[in-house]
Amino acid sequence: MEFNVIKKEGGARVGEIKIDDFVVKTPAFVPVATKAAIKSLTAFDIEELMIQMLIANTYHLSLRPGAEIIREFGGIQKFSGIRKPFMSDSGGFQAFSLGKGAILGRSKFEYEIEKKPSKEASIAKISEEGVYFRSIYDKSLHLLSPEKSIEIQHDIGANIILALDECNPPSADYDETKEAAERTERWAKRCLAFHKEKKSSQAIYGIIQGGLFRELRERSAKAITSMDFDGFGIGGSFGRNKMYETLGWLQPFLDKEKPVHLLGIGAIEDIIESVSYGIDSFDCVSPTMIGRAGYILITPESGGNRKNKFRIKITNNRFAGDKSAIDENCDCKMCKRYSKSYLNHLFKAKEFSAYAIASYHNLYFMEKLMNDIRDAIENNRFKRFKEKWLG
RNA sequence: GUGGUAGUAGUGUAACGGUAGCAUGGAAGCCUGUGGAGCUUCAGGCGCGGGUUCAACUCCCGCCUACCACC
Repeated sequence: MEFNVIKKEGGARVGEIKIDDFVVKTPAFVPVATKAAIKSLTAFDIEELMIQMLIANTYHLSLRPGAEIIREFGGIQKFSGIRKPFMSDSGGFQAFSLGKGAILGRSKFEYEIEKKPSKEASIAKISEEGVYFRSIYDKSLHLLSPEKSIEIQHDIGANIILALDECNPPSADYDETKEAAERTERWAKRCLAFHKEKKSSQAIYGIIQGGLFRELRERSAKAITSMDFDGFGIGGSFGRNKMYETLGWLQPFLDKEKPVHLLGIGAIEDIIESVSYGIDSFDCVSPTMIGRAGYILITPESGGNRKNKFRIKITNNRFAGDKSAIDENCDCKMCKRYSKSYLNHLFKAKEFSAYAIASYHNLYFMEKLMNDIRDAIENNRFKRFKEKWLG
């Protein structure tokens, strides 16, 4: 893997990740394809959307269909028919979302704890050896150790793989967060050692943890960036309006020559802000998840702003007879053909195409947004771009 | 026409002589390394009239409506 920074404006930067004959222009948005598919879309849609890279999930794919099957196909591209570079997530986040997150609320954000109580039982437990999971399908017990995670990710064959890490809930105190960050560091060493030993040509990112604590974030960043990773991911919990502050703490510790991926972030405002802190890539379920709930992303031209989170809810009654395009200022093929009224109807009728149309538009929107961000930085207009969007 | 049974949110149902629940549908909101058609909130009802009673959706009578049976 090769990474080149082409242009900088303040902390924001435009670059290129070259990997296995693919070129990914950064900053890039990486849609989530947990089970080797973007929900409701086909490989044709994905290629048409000019999506540059996707991220699949180790835990889910190892249970279904099983890593061996994907390996026998020669990797996830051949298995899925999606001719795009892939990242694979290590399963570390599932240790959280299926473990403590299942009890305390899955959010990574401090301010969302109270409104997301959960009665679900935990099916993941963490030990020094690794994460003990139960299958969501048959409750069978599986150990996902750092070595096992990497082995599975080798089988899945993504172009960029991630080291196994431990993500805390936002409510974690200092000691708990410290323990997780230190374990993440030890696991990172094990992942890297195993990866080098297997002589895989895949790129590997190490993950920075440390939760809401500056000292722990800085220590984690120092430790992880001192290892021979190809790039770095920033994971874990963030406080209210403190994510940018966290990124600010980390900025001086990050390797200037290597790409930085912000895990699980994808709200429009968060992406624009994070780019100014030097983030090169993002992955997030948001565009597709909110799409399936009937939210349509819109630009400032169409009335999008911080307050409405750059979206309209197409299921609202006020759109029932609205003949205008889904988004009048979007030139994606869905907006060119379909009216708000029709999409409103499809959602209320629970027609499957509603999810496909909304997901397609929202991902088109994300690609356009990232393209405009890169363009703005290249022309020294990113500051103005940011003002236009965020005021 | 006679007899029986039943009428409770838009729909389907529950309970009770003293605050009418549930499901679904409706409305609004929510989802940040996807356990998902999920979660939260709101709106919405005792067929009509009379009687008994301190109090009636509940008991009684009549009417209306529906279904069943019989002429």
